[in-house]
Amino acid sequence: MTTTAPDPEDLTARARIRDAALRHFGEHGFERATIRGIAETAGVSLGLVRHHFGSKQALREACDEHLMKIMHRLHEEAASRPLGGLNPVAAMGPYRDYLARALTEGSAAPFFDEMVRIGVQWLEEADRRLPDPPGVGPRARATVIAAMALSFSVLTKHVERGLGVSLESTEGQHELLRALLYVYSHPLLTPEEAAEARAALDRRERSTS
Amino acid sequence: MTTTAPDPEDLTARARIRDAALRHFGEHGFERATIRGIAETAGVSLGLVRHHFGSKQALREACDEHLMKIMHRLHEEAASRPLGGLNPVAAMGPYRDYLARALTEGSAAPFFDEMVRIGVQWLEEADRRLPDPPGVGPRARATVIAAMALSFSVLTKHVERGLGVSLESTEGQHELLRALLYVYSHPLLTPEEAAEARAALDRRERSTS
DNA sequence: CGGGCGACTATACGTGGGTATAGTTTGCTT
DNA sequence: AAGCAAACTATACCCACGTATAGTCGCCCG
Repeated sequence: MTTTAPDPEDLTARARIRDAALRHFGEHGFERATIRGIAETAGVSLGLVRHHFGSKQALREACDEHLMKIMHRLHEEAASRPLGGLNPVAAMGPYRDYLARALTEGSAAPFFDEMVRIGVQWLEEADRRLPDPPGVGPRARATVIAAMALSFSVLTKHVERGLGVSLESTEGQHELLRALLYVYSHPLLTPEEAAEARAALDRRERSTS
Repeated sequence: MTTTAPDPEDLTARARIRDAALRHFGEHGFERATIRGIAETAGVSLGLVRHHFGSKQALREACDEHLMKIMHRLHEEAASRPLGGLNPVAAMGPYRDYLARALTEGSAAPFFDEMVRIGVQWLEEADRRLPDPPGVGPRARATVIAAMALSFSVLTKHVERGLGVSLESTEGQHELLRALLYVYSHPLLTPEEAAEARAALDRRERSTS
């Protein structure tokens, strides 16, 4: 994990503040989190937060930026390992809550777009090995898949309730992975159902055009 | 109050306040939304909101309750129509934003659980027609599927950016449905990939037990 | 008529919390 | 050593917003 020092700044007060902000924003959301609380967690004064980041909004942006850096590192690591690409929820441990917040209330758009970009590459490669063209563009599919993959981070609480396990535990992670693996390898719709639905969609499209 | 009639209250100030709250909470989130703003949208005074609902928290709970009522109605309608079960994002139109907020910051747990319940029924029925048992319980699968289905409501903004269309428009809806239909009817993982991943998972599980 | 009650408004109160400023310590350069 | 900039603290400001109170209007019941 700490094979290579990630950032020499990681012991500075600035880094501590940023990490505390990550946690507070993740736990309570951007609005409910207070600069005072963040300062206390980081063990610094209120003013120092402002000195380093200027405003709450700027602090949030710094967190977003840092999240992106983390993500790139995790992605490179995960690419080598097996199962890496499957479980974004596991991959990012303590940053999961912040990511979830950033996706819904904040500005994790670059992160999402990056996932789509990677997915597109992945799909284009896979499509090339296919006999018949897919009929739906890789970008649309990658978008849908990215959203689905992130749902487990965003809806963690509900997924945990549904599965009856905590997703912090490795046991919970495995439980989720097993279910994911099943769903990802078994189509939800039979060919007949899909054909029927597609027909219904075509009908509806022609009628409203 | 607590009228028993279906919707004769829908023109009363109380209903207007509730609807305005739904919109404000959905657009800005619970914290950022202000009672004053809600009152203004509803065309009433600040005090009347308090008179009818008592507190901001209670107002939110009234919204949650109303959302559940709406959902039940929409679900019954959707069950009959074709394509109904597929696109929860389309189904709930103006309530989508509020639902997304409630799922992440609020208390839409009953709603999620209801979706899981319905999914379990659906899957148990489908499993009965299967030759071999699925290996992953219906509840786990239903949970995963529910989360995935809701991701398009929660991550609407990002999905719209990815697809390049607005999900308000019927055109955007169709675009999404087409992509969904493809993904739902084509497994993401080939049998070999799935087997490999499952093997890796088993290995990992045995090593940590 | 009158009086009581629910719908509704106007105004005030208190405070949490983001922002701003002034002051103190630390450390580095010449 | 001097001095200056960055790191850091203490304190004050101020206003948005949830909450609370007092009061007005209109309707129904006896």
